[in-house]
Amino acid sequence: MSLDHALLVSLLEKPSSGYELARRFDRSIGYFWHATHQQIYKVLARMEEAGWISGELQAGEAAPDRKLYSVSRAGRSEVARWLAEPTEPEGVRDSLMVKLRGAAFGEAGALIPELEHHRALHANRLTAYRVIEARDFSGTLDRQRALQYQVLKSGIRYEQGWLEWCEEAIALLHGHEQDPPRREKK
Amino acid sequence: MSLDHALLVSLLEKPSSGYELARRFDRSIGYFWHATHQQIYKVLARMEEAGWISGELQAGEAAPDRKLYSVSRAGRSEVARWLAEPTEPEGVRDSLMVKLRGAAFGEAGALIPELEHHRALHANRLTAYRVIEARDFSGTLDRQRALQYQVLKSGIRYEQGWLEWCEEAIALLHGHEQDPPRREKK
DNA sequence: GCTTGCACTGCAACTCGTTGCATAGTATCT
DNA sequence: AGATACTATGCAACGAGTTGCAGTGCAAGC
Repeated sequence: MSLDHALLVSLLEKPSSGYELARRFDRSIGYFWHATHQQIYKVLARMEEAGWISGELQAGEAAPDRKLYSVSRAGRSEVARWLAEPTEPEGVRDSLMVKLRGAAFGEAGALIPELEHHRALHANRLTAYRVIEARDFSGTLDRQRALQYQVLKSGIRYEQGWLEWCEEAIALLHGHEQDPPRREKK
Repeated sequence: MSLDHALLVSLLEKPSSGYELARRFDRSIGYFWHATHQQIYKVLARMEEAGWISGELQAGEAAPDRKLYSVSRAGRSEVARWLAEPTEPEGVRDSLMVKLRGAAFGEAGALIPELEHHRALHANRLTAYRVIEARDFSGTLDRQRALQYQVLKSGIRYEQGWLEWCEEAIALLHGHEQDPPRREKK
């Protein structure tokens, strides 16, 4: 498991409260590792217990109290350990693909709106990434920025691939739209 | 959740035992929706309970007994229902990306073997897909085959993207190999 | 003064998924 | 005869992740 490590890296980049992390996981890091706030609070509590991070309570004047976490020495060495340890690629799980195979046994045309929805979402993400790219990663980059940019580039490639694939799939289904659904028995 | 539906679609394509499904999930469908055999047996039991599939025990002569499942009428309509229902894209979770961001706080060069490992894996997958493509999807395709091919194409695109990205990332890290790790304090 | 909304944290219950183990028969090699 | 490996199914325990709810406190609008 690795939400732990995603949070540690996030906290190395910037000490934060659970809430801040949760919002960061709706953008930025969250594009490559999503998590809900409940999950985040749970893992933060566990990591504080384990001594990887320490939380400092800050009484807010004009804002609610918040607990600012930062990575301890033990947490840093845990990150180093984890970096050195090999990881296998995550298994893919994509329900659209399953649906497309399932479409052979139903109304394939019914999937077109779904595909168009996905195309729109991926197009939006791609645009968002392009904006970030232009804003944060033009000109010369220091080491940290260069690495972050490389991560962003994988996102760009990914969304672009999806976009093209969606177009193809939509065209395919349009071609088959009039065909009767395949039936195996009566 | 959707292992249920992945199994239903798999069973529509071919009635099978749990064991067969488990092996199928190591190839084919499994490239787009992975699952272990325990998980599969559990879900099969639940779906039989729910009446979506029915299992017929087959006494093997030269082989162990097996339970052959096939999709019932109720299961078929569940698939149809699910196909019509919109699904959001799955959230990405990629530990390599997190590691790359984490590398800014450690020995970035240490990630090179890891990246090379991933590159090799993605290259293997790509080759495997190309073999399947040449073997099963050349010439004219019926509706079902065309849809399966479209699914395979997403896999090809995906692995190819990864491959290119890995090359880029390795080149980047080689460039930074001599740099000292970035430190925030002390 | 009351509602709505946002910043902020968390518990409880549940489902999903993984890991490890158990069992049992058949086939093959040595 | 014994070791190894494959087909085949499953339980039990645990950890990861989701969903729903609950609470505080501040600020803004009506």
